[in-house]
Amino acid sequence: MSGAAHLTLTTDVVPFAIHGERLEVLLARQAADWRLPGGPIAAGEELDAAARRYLAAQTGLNDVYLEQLYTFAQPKRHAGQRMVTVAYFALVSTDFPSDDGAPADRQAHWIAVNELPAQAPDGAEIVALAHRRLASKLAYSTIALQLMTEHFTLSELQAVHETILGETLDKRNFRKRILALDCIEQTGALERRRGHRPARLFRAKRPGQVDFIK
Amino acid sequence: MSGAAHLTLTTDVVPFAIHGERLEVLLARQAADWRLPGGPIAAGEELDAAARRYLAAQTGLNDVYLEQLYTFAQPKRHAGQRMVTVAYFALVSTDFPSDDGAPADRQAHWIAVNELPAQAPDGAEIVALAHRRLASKLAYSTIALQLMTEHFTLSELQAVHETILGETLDKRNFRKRILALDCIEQTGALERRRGHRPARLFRAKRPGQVDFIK
DNA sequence: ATATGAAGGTGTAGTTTTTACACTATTATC
DNA sequence: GATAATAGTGTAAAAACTACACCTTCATAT
Repeated sequence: MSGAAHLTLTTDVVPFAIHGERLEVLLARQAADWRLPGGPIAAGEELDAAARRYLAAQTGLNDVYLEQLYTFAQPKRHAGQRMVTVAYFALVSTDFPSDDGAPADRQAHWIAVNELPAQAPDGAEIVALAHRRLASKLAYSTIALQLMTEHFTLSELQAVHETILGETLDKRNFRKRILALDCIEQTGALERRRGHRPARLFRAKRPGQVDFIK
Repeated sequence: MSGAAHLTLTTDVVPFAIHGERLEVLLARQAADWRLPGGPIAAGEELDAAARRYLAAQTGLNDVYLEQLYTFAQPKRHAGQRMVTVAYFALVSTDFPSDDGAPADRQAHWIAVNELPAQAPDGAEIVALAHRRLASKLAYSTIALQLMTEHFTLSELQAVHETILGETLDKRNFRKRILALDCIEQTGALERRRGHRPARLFRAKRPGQVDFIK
């Protein structure tokens, strides 16, 4: 029974977003360096409530998709100071402000998953596990929609899949597969960008809900 | 930071085995009632080490397959007494002694998942989640082999799948699928039971290892 | 006005995977 | 030697997946 007194239970969140063909993680400034958002869980606080609280406080993110990932006992840093962290990942839609042209003094910034700084205990391991989990969930759930803006084109959705998986997909097969899931619908509107045919816009049929498929 | 002092981090383990076409969970006696094996995690102890320790101490089980399931913040029971439990599930081979004809004073006993007693906080929820996780893993891993004895017949393996899934499977299709995975091999021996043709015995090619398939 | 560049959008044939389905083989017992 | 019980096996139809190429629509430049 005696272990409890020396123990700090914390949460760490891996906030993912896709920015320009890159899978990025939002890190928060803590003292001198950049770390995953998170911190100690308060007495009586729900675990996911703590994760949301730190995400909001340290990065300004609200109303994101959040999913528990794994719980890690971190190696002791100081004698008798035991840290256990309940890791989560969050999916942030692409239109949450990215870093392009941001002032240097901001408290949070996006960084590509393959360019993470040497980091806090378990940081890289947590991100890697979250990335794997996300990639495998693409195959059997509609989780990718949580990374999209309210309206999006099929090409954008395909790019999100490709970025997470790290491989290119066939356009026709991808569309067939996604449309067969009956998880998105046309808005009727078109997205017009310069220099080519406008793309049809889609939206999630059940936004905020992740369905399992197969 | 103040939450830590009131917090007890515990582990709970859902030990599964199949006994005679039933999926059963091994409960440990604690005071007056039967609960999932588990208890507080000691300072400096690895999480899965704690799970193994309680499993061994409270039920006598050793060397089982163990996998982290989910972490739950339990509702407070007394003011200021916060419990957080890291839940695991364990897979126990069918030949670990079942309860048939056991003395009434034993410290652990198997009970079918659908006959669990009204239980400790989260007990039923943890078992239900573990069952769902196990069932879904049958589809994309060789995890079912962890429930088998060293040698087993294909019919036994099929019965294990059927029990976990709660549905019957086609014998020919099941065998084709399992053999295509290249995860088991014939021992050459036969299991002879009374009154019918003897069955070929198989063993896992990589015992103790769970492979992902597809 | 017309040509060009850039992404959007579409169908089909071949292959592989999955499903449904029924009978013979081998043993112990009566 | 008949019976009861489980072991063991193949094939055809359906469904899912894969590979693959061309026309459309817009903006821009000439």
